[in-house]
Amino acid sequence: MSTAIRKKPGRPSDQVKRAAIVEAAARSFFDAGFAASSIEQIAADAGVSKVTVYNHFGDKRGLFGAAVESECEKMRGHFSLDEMPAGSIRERLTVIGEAMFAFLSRPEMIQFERRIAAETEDEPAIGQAFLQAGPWRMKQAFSAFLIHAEQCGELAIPDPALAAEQFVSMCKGMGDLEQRFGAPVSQEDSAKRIAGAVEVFLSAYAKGRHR
Amino acid sequence: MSTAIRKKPGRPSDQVKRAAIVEAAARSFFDAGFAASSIEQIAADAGVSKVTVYNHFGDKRGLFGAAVESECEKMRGHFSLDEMPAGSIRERLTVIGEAMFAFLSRPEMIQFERRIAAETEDEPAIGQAFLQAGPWRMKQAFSAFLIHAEQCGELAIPDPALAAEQFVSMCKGMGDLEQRFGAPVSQEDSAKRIAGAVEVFLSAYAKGRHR
DNA sequence: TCAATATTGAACGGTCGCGTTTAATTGTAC
DNA sequence: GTACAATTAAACGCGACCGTTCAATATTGA
Repeated sequence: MSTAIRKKPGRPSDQVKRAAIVEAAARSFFDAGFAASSIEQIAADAGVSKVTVYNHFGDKRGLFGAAVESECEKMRGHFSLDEMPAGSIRERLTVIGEAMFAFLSRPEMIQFERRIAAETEDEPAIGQAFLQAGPWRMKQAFSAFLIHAEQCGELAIPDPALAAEQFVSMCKGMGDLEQRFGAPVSQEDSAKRIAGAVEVFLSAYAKGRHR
Repeated sequence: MSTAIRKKPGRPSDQVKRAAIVEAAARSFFDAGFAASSIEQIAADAGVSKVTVYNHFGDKRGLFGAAVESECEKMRGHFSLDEMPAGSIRERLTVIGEAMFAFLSRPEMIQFERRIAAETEDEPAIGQAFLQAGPWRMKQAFSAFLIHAEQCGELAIPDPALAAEQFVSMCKGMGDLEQRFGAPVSQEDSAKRIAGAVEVFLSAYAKGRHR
């Protein structure tokens, strides 16, 4: 195959325009929904002809898929638990809980989840892609943190994956649900949930002196 | 006002047909989504003329609202923690956790939640109605159970509302999320989550001998 | 029987938006 | 310059479907 280096003749497709289309599509799809978005409006927002959109993505669903893929790609950058804060295990858990909650309760994230969930019935692959790019990746990273803490003798955790789920779930509590259904969630409630999650988690998993 | 008993003259509206319309609408809306549902199809499914639909509900959104209302009404019947199972507090929590999880993870419920969440942006009142009919009602009932258990000396719970959220959240874990995004959830995982939730909950809140 | 309302079937106007076609233009490689 | 492909603007066919109107029929209370 000599096609690897060989360039195609003729005018190359404009990747800048392509990116602009994807971005405009993501905004429209995740703000207004799939059915309520029109390709013509997306093309206009991207400063591009409608035909160009069809040349690049072929279809409305194809464009939607590209927008989801792009958004998932952005998400993957946000799970670097590299800068581990120092401090007691209680303090570290609190910081992590706050960071996760802040990340997950951004309005854009709420809307994005709503849309992905709604479209998952028609296209199960979309839901899978989201789970892998977001929640499952997050769970794995946090599980690794817990295992490390256990090796340091701070925690005693029989099932780190389960414990990770428990902590994250408690931090979210019903705040997650309430936001998804449009109810306001106060800062106090969120703080209380995170503090409560840390307490319960430690009373179940902390080793001796760290309790 | 003498209008209370006074019947309107002329042919009365057919409440049987009205119910049939609402049921057909609910099926279509929660299966296919709001935008993808057509009033003509709903009318045909209900064995009714399109004009009748407009006479009863005026609008497509009006019909959607009626369908949501009806579905919420059905939901309210499902929260009777009356038949409290006997047994240790550990056994009772397990039974409750299993019942809640079974109720919440029914495919119809998953789809219903997806649709309501998607339509909540346009009509926040819809999300509020759902929260009040479902999650908040459930939380209140379970909080009452916890308070009762505390009065019986089985638990020591400083904040019953928070504890209720924590238990339910742990039972759901990520299974909730995974189902919403189309991933299969095994029976083993669910059982493990519930058992784990009971253990963690009791290690945090159980009094002396019940631990 | 009469008056008032509900229901039906059909048809219509209008809007919206997808996906396609065409002809002309612009950009890149050779 | 020439060949080739991407981009554009405009227009079109087409289907779906909302909401309305109208005439005819059915059902109730007085």
